[in-house]
Amino acid sequence: MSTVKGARARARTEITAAIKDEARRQLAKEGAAKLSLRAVARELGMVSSALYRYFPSRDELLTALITDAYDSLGEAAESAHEAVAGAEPLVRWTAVCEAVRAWALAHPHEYALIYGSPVPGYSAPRTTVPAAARVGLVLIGIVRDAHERGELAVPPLPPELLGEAGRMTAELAPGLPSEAGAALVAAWAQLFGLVGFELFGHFNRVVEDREPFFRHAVVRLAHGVGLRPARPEGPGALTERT
Amino acid sequence: MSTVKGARARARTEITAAIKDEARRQLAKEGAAKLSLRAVARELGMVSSALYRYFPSRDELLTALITDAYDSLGEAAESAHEAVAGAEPLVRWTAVCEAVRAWALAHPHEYALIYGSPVPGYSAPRTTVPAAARVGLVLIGIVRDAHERGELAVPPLPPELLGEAGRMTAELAPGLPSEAGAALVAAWAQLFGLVGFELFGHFNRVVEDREPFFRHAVVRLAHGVGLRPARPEGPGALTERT
DNA sequence: CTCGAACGAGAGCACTGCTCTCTCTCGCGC
DNA sequence: GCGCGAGAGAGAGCAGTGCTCTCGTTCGAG
Repeated sequence: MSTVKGARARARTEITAAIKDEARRQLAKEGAAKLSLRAVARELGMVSSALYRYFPSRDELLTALITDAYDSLGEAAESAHEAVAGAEPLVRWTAVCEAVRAWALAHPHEYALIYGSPVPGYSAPRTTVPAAARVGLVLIGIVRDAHERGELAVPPLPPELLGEAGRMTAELAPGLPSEAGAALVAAWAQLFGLVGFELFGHFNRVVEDREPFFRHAVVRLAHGVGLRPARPEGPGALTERT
Repeated sequence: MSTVKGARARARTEITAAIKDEARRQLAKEGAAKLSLRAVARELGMVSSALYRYFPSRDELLTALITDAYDSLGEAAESAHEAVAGAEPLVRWTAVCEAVRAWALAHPHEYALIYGSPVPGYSAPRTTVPAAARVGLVLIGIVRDAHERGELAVPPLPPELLGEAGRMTAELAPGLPSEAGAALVAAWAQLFGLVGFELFGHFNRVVEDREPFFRHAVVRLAHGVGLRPARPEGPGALTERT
């Protein structure tokens, strides 16, 4: 139903897309702080006021870019996951995590937009939620699959966390052992801590050889949510007991 | 030598401090994006150009605030550590981590300034390094102490990470087992991942009861660097085998 | 005591987001 | 087939920004 529409509506969506494209280009080049509506309009050969027919404010444009960025990252994670669909859970977990890192390194300013400091007044609107959830859903899917194979061994939780963990699991990952929700959310936040620290320069002069460092950290995160290698594959590589 | 100085120099440092104070006030109220040199000057009863006698640019002012924020956070961590100086390493570890979280929740915009997206062109100047290192040094100290007590059990590393881990340990925490450096850096990044996610709203509608969640996650981080409870103190609270 | 350095004021430049008004044109409903 | 209104773009303008430059004044080190 959205394919057939008047020429006017078609032009509108086309121009909207062109504006977002140019904005994304500026975002990638200079960062969110220097994204200027006037510059976008200038580049598109229109006057700045005309742009307000498409986006009611600069923040609104940024919000659109945020949603797109979440989707782009989510898609990267999902396709990385599909590329190793047959492998054991631990391998898929690291593949997805490395896809997240790779996307972040390739799109630093977009990553900063979604996982850095919140730009506008506060907290992005509800529309971004589904896009933002995609990476998390992939990780949950991996853990669920491991659970169904009977390979999941989630570490125990202290008693004061059991209630909250059960609630989180019921809401995010129903069917999994009740400790899994809390473990997953923690791993999720820690994953982005690792990526963010590398991207924002906190690893400068600290971590040099980042690829193996990240890879190992991510395996440890997997252990934290209960994923274990089905059988050791490398001599010692994935066999730490913790 | 810095105590006795001319009235002019005294006035200069006083005014510099007043500018930073007012800037910090605006930063806390509106965030870094809306920090305006003109508004600071206005509030101080001076004209904007006069402010350039003290800070050559807005970015320079922000850099000063960044250093101060690192110092403030570092001091919070250090004094939290001193407050539990006698306790066993695991307790001290969680105390410091919780101090970091508390500071972040109390100073969200300053936290965003130092651990959110880098604001200016890129990567803060060298002057911020010592201030930025303070939290890390406290954590390293705790681990070192555990090591000297013979209570440290750092999990093994995959072979391809041994070289880099040794280098990191030698540079950051000489004397510790060579795996410790990598484990510490990973825990450090993950700690700030947890704090940042909570602060930037990624836990909204996901984690409700955040205090015990954070506490447990931080205990897990401690396990990751090799800290174990000397003897179980609560019934099961800190006794997960990981 | 003097002269230069430090200081503050003010005007001004180029830029920003955003609003308002004006005109024109396109295409939908009749 | 046509008229008219909604949608689109242009332009001027407002309030604000960072930053520069010039110009008196004033303070204090030599």
